[in-house]
Amino acid sequence: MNENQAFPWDHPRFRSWIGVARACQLMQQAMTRAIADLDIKTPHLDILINLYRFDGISQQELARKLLVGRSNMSMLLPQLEKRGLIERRPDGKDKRILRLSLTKSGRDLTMQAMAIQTGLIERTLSQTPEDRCLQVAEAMEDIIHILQTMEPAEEA
Amino acid sequence: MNENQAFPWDHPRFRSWIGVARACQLMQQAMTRAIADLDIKTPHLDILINLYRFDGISQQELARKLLVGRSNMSMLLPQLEKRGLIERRPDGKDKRILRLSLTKSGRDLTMQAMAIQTGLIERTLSQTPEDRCLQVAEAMEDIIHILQTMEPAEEA
DNA sequence: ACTTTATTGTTCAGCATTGAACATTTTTAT
DNA sequence: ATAAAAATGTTCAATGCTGAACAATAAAGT
Repeated sequence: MNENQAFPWDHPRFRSWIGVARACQLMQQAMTRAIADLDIKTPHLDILINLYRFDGISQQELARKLLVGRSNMSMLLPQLEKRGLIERRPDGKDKRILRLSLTKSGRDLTMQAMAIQTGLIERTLSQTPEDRCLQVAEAMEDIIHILQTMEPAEEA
Repeated sequence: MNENQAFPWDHPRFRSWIGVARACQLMQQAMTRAIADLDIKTPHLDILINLYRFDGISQQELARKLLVGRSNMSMLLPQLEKRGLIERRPDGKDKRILRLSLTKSGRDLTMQAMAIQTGLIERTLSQTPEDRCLQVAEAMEDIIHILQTMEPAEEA
């Protein structure tokens, strides 16, 4: 509190980050509504898109990409499997690993969902010129890098 | 899919937004670890900060600021009240409303938490120059505005 | 005045997420 | 070869968040 700013919200970086967090929260809520017709929520969408992109990925790798715990995948994937959207097949060499892939209907659903998702992002960022988007992306890259390297130790 | 890009992840705005979402997720996790010593989590922190800033706010107003449902506040606030961090007093004129305020120990805890939070944000955004932060903030303002005006109707 | 509508907060069932403990299998150390 | 350590997926209790239904109060319409 003996910083150059009296309160956090007077701090420029703090204010910037609050904006990022709010935008994320609102986007997530809008996305949830946008894909509700397909009877999936954003966690499922994230899974489906990553399976679309990385066919044969393991649950562990998927969890890492999504920045969630393994147990989360153990809860969600069986649901998608029961709905016939994905398949889980044991790896040939390593008997611990389950390899994931989309079924035909899973791929179909994923493409519909991606179209909706892309459309929403497109509409939402339409006011933001492409070079500004690129600047934002660069800033986020830096932030992501710092956060990932500081993960285990949180204090100086 | 008959857009200019074949896949969403080849789309510049899409990629930008993925970066924003990842950064947010990582920041939230880092923040959760950073304030774990104070025995609160990010939802509590958000509440405390808003009570610090807007003393006497109602539960409804608080929920609106945090972009969450009223029921969420009805679950979390009694916890903080039991811990002696906040007080809920009925409004004098409108008997429906509960007005919220921090107790002394609530204010103390909030100041500690804010110091940690500001420090983490400071460290994380240290690589990002202030003018770049400002550009990000502007972009987020636009995005927030669009998302808030599109809230009720999600389709064209 | 009286009825209808809206607002505020609560409760509840449902689901996502986590972290810890566990079993199985693989890898590494000795 | 054998033991120790690590990796993968599962289960479970705890918690956050939501939306719907509800009670109490206030505001608006008649």
